[in-house]
Amino acid sequence: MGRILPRDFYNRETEIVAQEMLGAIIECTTPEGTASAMIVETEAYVGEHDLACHAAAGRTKRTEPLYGRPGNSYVYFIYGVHWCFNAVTRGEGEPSAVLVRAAEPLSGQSLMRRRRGERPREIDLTNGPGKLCEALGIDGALNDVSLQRKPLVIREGVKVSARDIETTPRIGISRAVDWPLRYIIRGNPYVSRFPRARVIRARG
DNA sequence: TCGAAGATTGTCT
DNA sequence: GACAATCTTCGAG
Repeated sequence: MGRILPRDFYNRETEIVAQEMLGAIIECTTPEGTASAMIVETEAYVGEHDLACHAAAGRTKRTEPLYGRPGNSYVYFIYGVHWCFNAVTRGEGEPSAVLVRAAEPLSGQSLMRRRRGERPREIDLTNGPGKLCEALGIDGALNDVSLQRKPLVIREGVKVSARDIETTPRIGISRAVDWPLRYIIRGNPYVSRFPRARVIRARG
């Protein structure tokens, strides 16, 4: 088991944290059991000047965790349907976070599959922010909690070298769409969408 | 295989 | 009252 990433890890530039979170292991424990997955896709949201960041709306009840301690969670509800999980980075006047968009299941796959409704193949369990939260059992109860202790921790995992990190524009937003703040592990099949909207053709 | 649209609720104007 | 850092289903080609 890798060591739990300390608060200092998160108290740095958000872009750096987002890249170094690739290969790390997110692990969530509930009464049903524990599920874990390796992070393969992240996005950086970098403060009030980033119009796609929730903090662009200013400090409100909802965005309060972004202004809090680096190394805490920020979990929000979207489209009346889904939860999305973020790790807060350098708070204190620079309300920023890293959105975890996709991961590769490592343990607890049967639990994930049960939560996701039996339907999905393994690759569809966690390849999107909403799916990831549903599979791991993350919801609003885990908003603004420490990522240094159970039930929700992020551990050191695989080291990903810089040339294996691909950078692309962020996804699913309508403002600051061109900012290259999305990071994925090159070639990993568990990412949510492939770069430049180019989808791998099945027939070859 | 791909594009379009609906679901559904918390939050802010 | 509008809209959102998404996912799934449906229908056309």
